Amino acid sequence: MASPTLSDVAHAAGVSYATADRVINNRGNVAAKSIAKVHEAVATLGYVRNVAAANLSRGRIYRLAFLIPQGPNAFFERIRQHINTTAAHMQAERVIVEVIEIAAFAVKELQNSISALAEQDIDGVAIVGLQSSALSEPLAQLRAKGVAVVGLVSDLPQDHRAAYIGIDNRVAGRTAARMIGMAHANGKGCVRTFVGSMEARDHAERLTGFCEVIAADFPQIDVLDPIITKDDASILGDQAQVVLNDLPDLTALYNVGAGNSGLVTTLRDTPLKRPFCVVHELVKHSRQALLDGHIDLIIDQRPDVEINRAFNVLRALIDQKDIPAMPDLVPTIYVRDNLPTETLTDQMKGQDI
Amino acid sequence: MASPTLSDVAHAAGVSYATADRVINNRGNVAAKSIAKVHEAVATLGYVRNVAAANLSRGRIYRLAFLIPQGPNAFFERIRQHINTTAAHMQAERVIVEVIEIAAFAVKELQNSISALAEQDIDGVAIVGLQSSALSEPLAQLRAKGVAVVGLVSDLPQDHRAAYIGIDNRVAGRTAARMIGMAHANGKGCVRTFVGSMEARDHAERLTGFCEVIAADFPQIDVLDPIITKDDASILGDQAQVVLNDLPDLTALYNVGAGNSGLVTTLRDTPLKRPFCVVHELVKHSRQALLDGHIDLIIDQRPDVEINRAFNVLRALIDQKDIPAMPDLVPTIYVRDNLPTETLTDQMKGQDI
DNA sequence: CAAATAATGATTGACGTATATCATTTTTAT
DNA sequence: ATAAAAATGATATACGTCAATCATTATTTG
Repeated sequence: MASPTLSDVAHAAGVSYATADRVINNRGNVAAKSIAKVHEAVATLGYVRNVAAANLSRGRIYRLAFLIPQGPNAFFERIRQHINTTAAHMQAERVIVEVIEIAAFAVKELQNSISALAEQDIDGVAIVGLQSSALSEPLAQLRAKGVAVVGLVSDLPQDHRAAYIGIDNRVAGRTAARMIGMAHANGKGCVRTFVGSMEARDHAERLTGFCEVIAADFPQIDVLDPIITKDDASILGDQAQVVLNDLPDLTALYNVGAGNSGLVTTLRDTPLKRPFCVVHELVKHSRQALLDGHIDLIIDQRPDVEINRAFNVLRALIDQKDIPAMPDLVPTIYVRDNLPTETLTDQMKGQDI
Repeated sequence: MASPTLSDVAHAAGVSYATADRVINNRGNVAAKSIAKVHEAVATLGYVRNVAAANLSRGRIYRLAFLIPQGPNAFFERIRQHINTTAAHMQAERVIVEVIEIAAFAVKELQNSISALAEQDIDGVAIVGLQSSALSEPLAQLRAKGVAVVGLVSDLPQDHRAAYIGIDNRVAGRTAARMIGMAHANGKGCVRTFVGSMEARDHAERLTGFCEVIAADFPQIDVLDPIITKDDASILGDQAQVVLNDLPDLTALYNVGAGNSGLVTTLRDTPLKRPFCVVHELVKHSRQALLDGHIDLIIDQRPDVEINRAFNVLRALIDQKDIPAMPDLVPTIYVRDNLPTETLTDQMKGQDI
């Protein structure tokens, strides 16, 4: 009934514990037929390494770091909060987390932070990345030291990270287009889009996906050229005001980037019938705007799922084992009816420690 | 640098290891001031119990069971698959899973299975439940033996389970209504709904939510009385055929229950313009229908997320500790653009064992 | 065949906690 | 003050793996 131990395996294979151990942990210096015997015993007994014992024995500590843009961005605030909540629960499993904040979009600083990490004793890093080749060298250094590196939310140069954890932004844009198209019910339409910057890869990708779907499946809808907002709420608010005044035929509005609070302010003060509005990322004010009926849809990347996944992937990479089954990462559509509860999952407490 | 051990705590508190242990594990027979001293030391040192060592020491095995309806239901097929995948990865953490299949909606059999579980040595059970009070007694017995019980997908009598893991079906229905409403773009409309059975609580709740939102926010849309399908694909297919023939003004169609394959077959053979179609649960044929453009939306309850959550909650209940942060459970809207990949998350393999 | 090399066996001490036993000290009640 | 009860200390073993050491046996090489 009880799970077989490595001693059981050794015994069943007719070898010593030491040899079984050499096989299981790839220590080398084992004859091929011994390896075969041990593997066979593993298979027949259904041996699975007891990770509790293994972790205890090797005194494993997972030292993780997250490199996140700093500043008052509500979305990264949410990310940070999820990291901290998860980290608190992971402490019992010897996971130590450090959150390092970086000036947003600052290649140079990101580069320095990555280099600095290489000096520290770190096992894994999740980085909200940039596509700059200037990052290649520090990343290569880091990985040379055996550090697991993953891109988070925004990808790193592909050769220099083990995985990307984030949504496919082209898919996100396509999804937005599909919803806006549906909301037109085959009627004519005209959409204004706003982007933070065309240099930001995620924004560009969303816009690409958006235009693809509109062009292919909703040709009766015009897509106007995007307005650049630098993700600045006040710029967005002002521009939205201009758009609402100047374009009476406007039927939809899609903000590809951030700065939604400005948009919402403008929409709230718009007495006349407003266009169909889609924005990204569920945060406090976008949530409220949805509930108040100032916008119609939020496309969210589920940072909670992403963080969850980041932890799991980093641990799997560090342990060099399979990545466990996890929820897929897909742009999620929120309407006012299917919003998650505002508070985190903290019902039902037991005793601590 | 290294995490403090219980010995460290004892030392810092000025008590023996034995006393610190008595405090930490609530063994009683400890003076109040000793308790205080230990707690203080725990706080100042930041002591966190090493779960690897603890689990190893007590030889903990988590024996879990899942009670799932049997039969060729594609949705539960998916659930079963997720359970097995997750179970495989949990083996290393001494989690043993048994999946028990029950005739669908058979109260008597479910009752017997629950009673049978009480005889086995089981630590936790997730049950796809029914609202029958006939289950109360066997469930009470089970819980009296210290077994953690949660409802999965469909809830159990509320007093007899520690948690419910599944979506709020009223929310799901409201979401469907919101989407259908949007797709009408303020135009008039007429919706036909199909339900498996009005006795099935999840179906009834979805319908309730659906009607609420249509009545409140889309009064220009008529909701026709639901057609009962018994979740039977052929009945659904036939009824859909009748509806499409007889109701030329039909603008939308919402299947609250299962049996979508029949619906899709009918829709596929419908040459004329079809109504806007919303169904539940992402499975192989609903996915294909969405891609082929026979339906417009799928509302999914993310069984992968649910199973994930079920495992975590059961373990937390068994260990009597806090429930870790987990993605929220919310009805997810799929259009053809934001579908997850068909295969499970099994990229990037490392070495096993 | 001897010498060098490779493979194996036997054994041991961590790792941190759970749990138990037994002796000793402190507190409370009479 | 003494007995009884409560609290504490000291200590030991087990859990399964990792990692290391040292001795011994097989196999290969010249």
